[in-house]
Amino acid sequence: MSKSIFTSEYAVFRDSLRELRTEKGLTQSQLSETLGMPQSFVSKYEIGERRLDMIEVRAICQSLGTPLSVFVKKLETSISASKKGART
Amino acid sequence: MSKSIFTSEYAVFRDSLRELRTEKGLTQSQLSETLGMPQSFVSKYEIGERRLDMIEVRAICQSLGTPLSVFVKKLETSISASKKGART
DNA sequence: CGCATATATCCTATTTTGGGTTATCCTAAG
DNA sequence: CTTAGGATAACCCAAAATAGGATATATGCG
Repeated sequence: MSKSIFTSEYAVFRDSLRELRTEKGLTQSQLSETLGMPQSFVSKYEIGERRLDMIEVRAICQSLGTPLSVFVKKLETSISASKKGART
Repeated sequence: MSKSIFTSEYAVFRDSLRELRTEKGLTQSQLSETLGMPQSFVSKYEIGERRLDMIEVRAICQSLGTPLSVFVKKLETSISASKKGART
């Protein structure tokens, strides 16, 4: 188990979260408000400066109108795709 | 978004992870070894003394032979169930 | 009881986080 | 080009969380 947050998995994860937000047409500030957190919080986790646990991701997904299970499924697909693309 | 890890969601999450391990008949030490982490790591996250991010949970699920998406789906079901049961 | 196995707890140096504030970066308008 | 406004990133640092080896506790067995 990697201890670094600079692996492709983490990169894909962050991109997925940001994509979900922008798809909904929300700014970091707008999302942060529905979450009851400061804008810097959203910025930090999208950049990878702050880790999110499963329950937090679930809350974010809910704020963005997507069930956690749906998000995770897409995430798995994206991670697989990113691995396929990687040269060995 | 709650900042506490002492909500029913977190409790259900922890129980689910422990259940997944015991179902596979593994001890904390055995799992920790496949993860390349100390036994105290497994103990801590099962107790809630240590948070796990999505990618870490994914690695644990893989070590336990269960896709993350499957785990998450069960988790959602369990959380819903725990909410249904809660008195208002 | 004595030993073995599983899990929890200790300890503290190191790492991460919180969040208001400020800086940077775009984009569009004048 | 200059100014304005909005979105996002970076600052700062006290406070909180983590790492992991060592140790304690708990449980089961002969």
